[in-house]
Amino acid sequence: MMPGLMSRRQYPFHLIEPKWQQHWDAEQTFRAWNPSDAVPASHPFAQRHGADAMSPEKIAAGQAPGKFYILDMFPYPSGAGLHVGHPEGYTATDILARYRRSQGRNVLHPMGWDSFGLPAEQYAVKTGQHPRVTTEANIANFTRQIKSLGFSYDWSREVATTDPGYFKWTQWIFLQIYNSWFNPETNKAEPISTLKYPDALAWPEGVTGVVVAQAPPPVTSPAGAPACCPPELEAKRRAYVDSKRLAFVSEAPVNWCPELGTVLANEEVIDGKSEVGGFPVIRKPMRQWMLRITAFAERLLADLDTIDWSDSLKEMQRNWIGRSEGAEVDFKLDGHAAKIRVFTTRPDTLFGATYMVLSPEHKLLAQITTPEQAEAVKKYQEFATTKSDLERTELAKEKSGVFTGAYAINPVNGEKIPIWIADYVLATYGTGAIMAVPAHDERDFEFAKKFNLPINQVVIPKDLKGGAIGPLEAPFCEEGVAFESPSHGWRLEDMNLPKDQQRLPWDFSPPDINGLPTAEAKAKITAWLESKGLGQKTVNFKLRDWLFSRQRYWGEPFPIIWKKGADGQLYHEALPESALPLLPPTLEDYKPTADGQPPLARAKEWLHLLDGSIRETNTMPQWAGSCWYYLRYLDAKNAAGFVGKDVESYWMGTAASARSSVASGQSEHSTLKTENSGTTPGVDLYVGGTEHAVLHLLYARFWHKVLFDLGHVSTAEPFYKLVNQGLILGSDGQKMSKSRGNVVNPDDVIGEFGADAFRLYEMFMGPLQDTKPWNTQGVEGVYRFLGRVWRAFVDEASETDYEQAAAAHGDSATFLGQIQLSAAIQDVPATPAQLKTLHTCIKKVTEDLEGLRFNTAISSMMVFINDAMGWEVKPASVYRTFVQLLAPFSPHLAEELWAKTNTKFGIQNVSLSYAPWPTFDPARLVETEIEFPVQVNGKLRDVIRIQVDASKETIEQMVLKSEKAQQFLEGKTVKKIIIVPKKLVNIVVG
RNA sequence: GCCGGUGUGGCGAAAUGGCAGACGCACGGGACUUAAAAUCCCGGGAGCCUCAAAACUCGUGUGGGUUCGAGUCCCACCACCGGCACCA
Repeated sequence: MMPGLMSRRQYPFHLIEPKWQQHWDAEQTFRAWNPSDAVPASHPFAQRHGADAMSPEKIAAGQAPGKFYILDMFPYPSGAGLHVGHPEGYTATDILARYRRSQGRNVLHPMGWDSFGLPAEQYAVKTGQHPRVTTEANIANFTRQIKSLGFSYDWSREVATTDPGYFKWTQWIFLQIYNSWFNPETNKAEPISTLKYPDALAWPEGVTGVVVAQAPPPVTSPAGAPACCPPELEAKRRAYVDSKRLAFVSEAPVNWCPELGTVLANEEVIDGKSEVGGFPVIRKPMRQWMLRITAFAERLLADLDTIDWSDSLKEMQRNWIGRSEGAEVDFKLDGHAAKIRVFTTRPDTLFGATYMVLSPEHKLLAQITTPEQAEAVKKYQEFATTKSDLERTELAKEKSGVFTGAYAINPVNGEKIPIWIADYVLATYGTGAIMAVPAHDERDFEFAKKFNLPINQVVIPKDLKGGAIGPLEAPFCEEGVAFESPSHGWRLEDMNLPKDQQRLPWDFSPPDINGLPTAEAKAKITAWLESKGLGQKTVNFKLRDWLFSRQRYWGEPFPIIWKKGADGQLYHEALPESALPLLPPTLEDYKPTADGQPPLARAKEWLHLLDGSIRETNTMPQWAGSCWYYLRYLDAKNAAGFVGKDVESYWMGTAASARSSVASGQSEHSTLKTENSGTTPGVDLYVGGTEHAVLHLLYARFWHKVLFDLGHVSTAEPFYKLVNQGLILGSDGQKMSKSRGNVVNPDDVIGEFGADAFRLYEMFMGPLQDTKPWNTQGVEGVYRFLGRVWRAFVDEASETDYEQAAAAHGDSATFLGQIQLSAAIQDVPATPAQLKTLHTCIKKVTEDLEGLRFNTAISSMMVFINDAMGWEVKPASVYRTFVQLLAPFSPHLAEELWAKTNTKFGIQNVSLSYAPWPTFDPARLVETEIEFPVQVNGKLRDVIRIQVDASKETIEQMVLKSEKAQQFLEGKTVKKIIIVPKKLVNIVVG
């Protein structure tokens, strides 16, 4: 920006903003206070609430200020610096934080850094510079930028996920998860010590073992297990425990991204490509750490009903969790003892199952495939498993598959149906096998058409009277009425076969579901299957366990070591808590090793422990640190625990908080707001982008539930209310990107218009949740508004003096004091009209803040100033109240004007940030006479002035006399007159 | 394909079922100024008719419906945005 072209400043924001930022820093204005904190008497919080406000007595008596926890999604400190999307959410939360503070709440509004991440590591691979150096430089830049916006963060609680003092506790929480199992009977996570061994793994009678002290101690083994012989049994017991842990090792096909050199969670793969960078992802079997999030699927789903999130976000999580109810059904095989179990959501269509499909990975394939088909099946399996997810998606247009040569018996009608394999059946969902009902399933229909398999219709639409059924053009997948169900293929000839050759017993009687609506048919056939021992009702989820390890350097190392058991097999063991934090080793080279090991494997000394055990070389994914950072803010410096108990229960807990699907057994459609305190359990408001819908927000809820079950936190859910800010697009309506050249740098905007204008513009653009394009001229608009506010307050002549001084001696904050308040601002009573203008504004701003409607709050302040700037005499009380309304939005300017009025009128130095929020007085809005629209048949014809309290009769008379209305009444009869008090009147004529 | 959301001036938008377009941008006109910038004031939905104004007609994606009255509620459809996508 060339200075010569820069227009004159609307007001000296370049001096005002740093001045107040320094003041807030020095005063620690925005410190949030924990229980038992002694508040310094000089602090404005103490001046408002008393120095003993947070004493245990006051908290116990419910006399401490209510908490308000308002949280931003902490940023990854990238090298590119802040973009305009960050301050959108941050400004919204800051406005609300300042508003609640002025309402008397103890506001917790923290900021920190999600600082583990790939870019710093990639830079390290290229340059050899330690990621910590890059990360710290980026954090410093982000801090500078964020501070320049004047947010009311409590910086004393700043956290960075890369700090050893932080990730010590990330590792500690991992160990809590590792040392837990999910008890299906209580539907809760429990310490692994409560796990009971099956009888087969019980210690033989009389065996007593000496517990051998090990380094590290066996924190993981269930109580009572002697740590000695017999070794085979010990290994089996260990394997059993390890198979139940919430953190477990699994060897399975995973998402491998060669470009990134790491595996990825399902949530991080989009359309077969990595969410970061968009690189291809392939399936590859690998040994990886998993977290058993699937055990919590039901609760993660049900508890969505207890929190205040947007419908679309809840729906995204619901879809991702993907609950579906159905039945598992066993099919006998023709000529084999084995059975194949399938999962179906439509057991009512069992009569229409004309073939079966197994996933190419199905375990029984080797056993059942006939010799003639073996070659083809093998080829198909190879074809299917080597395809990447991306190729799979692309090939999805055309169905493919191979016949195994084997047959299954349909349990309801004895029909022999062919068994195929096809990649449209997934190994990882349900049982990895389906019964195909081509008449009533899109995919089965397509497959049947392609391979010429029979299609039997067994459901008809409700409104269709039976009979008129021809060959199906398309599958009928909706609910309907069961039809001709028992008749298809019912093999009467079976009754004539010798008993051992019968596919079904001769007295076998399938249920008659004909004519039943789908729901009833499902229930009846499922009950029948259960009674015959052929199947049962089942619930399936799409959610998969969380793949938790990454082949990276710049992440939390696992506090896990590997040892060799007596049987020669490796097994894992947790490090003791005293070994935390486990730091990553120092490396020269951050690349993976030549043989494909993670970079940590390069550090030979770090890797091998003295006792011969080896460290885990994988690291945790970036999501680990963000799973609990909102808890660390509560007690950021606590060295003895991840968070103090009292502190946690003050900020997160309330009486209503323990409610969850576990306690109640079912979801509750209730807002959790507690009656007396007005506070909510968990984080009161969480604002961030929608990109974390099924990543961070799902993972954090999962960890929180584990911590809740183990008694470490007081609420079942971490985030009570969540709002997604909308995307800010470039001025061309496209997403901002370097390649488009439409990126707006916040530093430039602040330099030209100031932080207050920047904040105000981001809020004025439109509703917080909406996507909206950036418009620089729009910034100028709100900047002009702030200029008008300034000029409404200050004396023009003194400002000219200031400018001359600044021009002569250089710009300096010391000259700011030369600017005087306008002489029009006087300590006089306000007129009713002025009070009406003010209270209209108070009402609107207050209501809009409650509803997070910042754009309309701002427009009401514009309306106020457009009126108030023209007043010849400006009552100081009215002007000061307006400053309070403006303060949450544009705090620097508000502080400056507040201070100037303090000085002029000798008002004791009341901190603006803690001054009580203005109350709206309805009496100030009462009018005696109002404009009253007159409609004829719903069309506006006239506006008359009437007394507010005019009777209906008076109004009727006045309205009928209205000249303009008269024209439309001529020659017609008035049928009725509808009078809506204080709104309008409508004359209905015929 | 499925799920969710959104459709209002040239643009961002506003309207508990009650005067559509508040507020802002852009644009046009005026005041101030030697001039410009800045500032202040005024005007802008479309059509029709006018020298001009008044008046009138139409108007919130499309088509129906409910209502004295619909941007708002109901039904059907269209378009766009976001998410999921062979999950049986």
